Amino acid sequence: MATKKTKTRGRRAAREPLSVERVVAAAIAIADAHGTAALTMRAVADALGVQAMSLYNHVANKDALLDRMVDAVFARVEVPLDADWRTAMAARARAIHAASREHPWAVGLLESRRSPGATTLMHHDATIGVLRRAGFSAAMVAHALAVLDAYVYGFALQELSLPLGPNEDVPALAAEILASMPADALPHLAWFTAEHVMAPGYSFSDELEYGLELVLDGLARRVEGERSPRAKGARR
Amino acid sequence: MATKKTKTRGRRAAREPLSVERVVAAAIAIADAHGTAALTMRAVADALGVQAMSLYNHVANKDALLDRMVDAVFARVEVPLDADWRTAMAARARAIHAASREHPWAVGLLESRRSPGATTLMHHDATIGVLRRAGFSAAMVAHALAVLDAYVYGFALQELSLPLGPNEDVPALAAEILASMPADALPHLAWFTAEHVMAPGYSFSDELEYGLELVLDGLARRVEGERSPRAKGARR
DNA sequence: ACCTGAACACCGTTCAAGT
DNA sequence: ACCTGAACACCGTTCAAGT
Repeated sequence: MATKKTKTRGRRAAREPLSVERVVAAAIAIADAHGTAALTMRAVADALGVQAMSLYNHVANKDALLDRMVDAVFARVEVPLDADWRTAMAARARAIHAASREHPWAVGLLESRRSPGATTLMHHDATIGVLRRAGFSAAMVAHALAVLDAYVYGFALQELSLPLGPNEDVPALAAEILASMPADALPHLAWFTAEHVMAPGYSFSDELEYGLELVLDGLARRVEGERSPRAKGARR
Repeated sequence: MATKKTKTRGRRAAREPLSVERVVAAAIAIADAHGTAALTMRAVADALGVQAMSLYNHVANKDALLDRMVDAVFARVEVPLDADWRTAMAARARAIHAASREHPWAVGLLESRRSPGATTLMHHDATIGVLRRAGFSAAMVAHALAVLDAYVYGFALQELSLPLGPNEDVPALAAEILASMPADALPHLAWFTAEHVMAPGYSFSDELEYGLELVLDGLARRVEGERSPRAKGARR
């Protein structure tokens, strides 16, 4: 298989001067459209109508560019400041989920990014603020953030590794996989696929809400327990 | 900075013939020791005392090699078959967590792997079997797997993006970050860092158990609810 | 059947040179 | 101050040739 690529110079908007923002935006657009494998410095430069080396006047290197891309995506995740903690955390989780669907490469990139940007820090500050104002102790904030973020990022990660795009024909695909499976070697998987995955209306994304409510319920229960330590019906 | 690399030929065990297993094992060893960035076909070949092109007699390409590496790691995650569902799922979660600490690259790789290997399928079959025997409906199995796996993989992902290795001096690092932060711009983050992260005995990994119990509690509650749908004290 | 040398079409990045 | 041509040291992979 030849990997021939027609070199159509992007050359869109060769007028306005380069800037970090323009470089990051172009990189995000490429990653969204063609995946991280297609995200090369040369491709980004091409989209900006410029030579690859020009990018180095605005970002230190490709790694720094990846950092900024992740930061830019999660900067758009807002935390409602006027709602109770549970509503705010649910909205935040849904926003992170939505961002990950829009920019599927972002979650995978999280693994290697170790230096959070300024906007990411501000986001965390706001999140902690919501919980703190709701009376969470520092330890409880740690619990809540860990379990909520683990859940939401993990959910996004699972979604990515599903062998299908956003709206493909799941039942058909499942049937195909099922047929290729030695049914007696994997009886439970066969049962689950037939019973659940192939059932009408199945959508993995719908699972987000179930787990989100489960996690928020658990946290609410524990915050309450922390407030009234011997809550054996002893209200106040 | 020159990126000079002394070409010390690995040449360990140039005797026994190549095989998929040996190629995969060598690749895992390299990824464990030096990260995925260092995982090149040439490096794998070198470690096996062979030319890069020889690898293609045993794996289709690098992508197939990555698939097999992930499969090999998660093949070692065992599911206890003789325990109750809650004990089994807790053990499984801890085993996945341990595997991800041993092979930090594996979780990040999950994102791009869309074709589960045979051992991965068998693992899922066993897991579903445990829940099914415990009386879980197919829908409840879907809920349980989604929330448990999301939590555990997400937790591993968060651990990876922490700016530190397994056992570094967290308080010192936190103090440094805190000092570099404009404290009045990020008041809640500063509070949280001082109050919790810098507290003696802090370890993010310890959080795994807290969230795991929270999730398992929530599942247990919901399984019970499913069994006795109108459980307003009306026990059977 | 398995291994290899040479080559191809790419990468990220540096450097000296242009304006 | 910003952009570029040419070059360097890499990549994954193909192919024809060796044994």
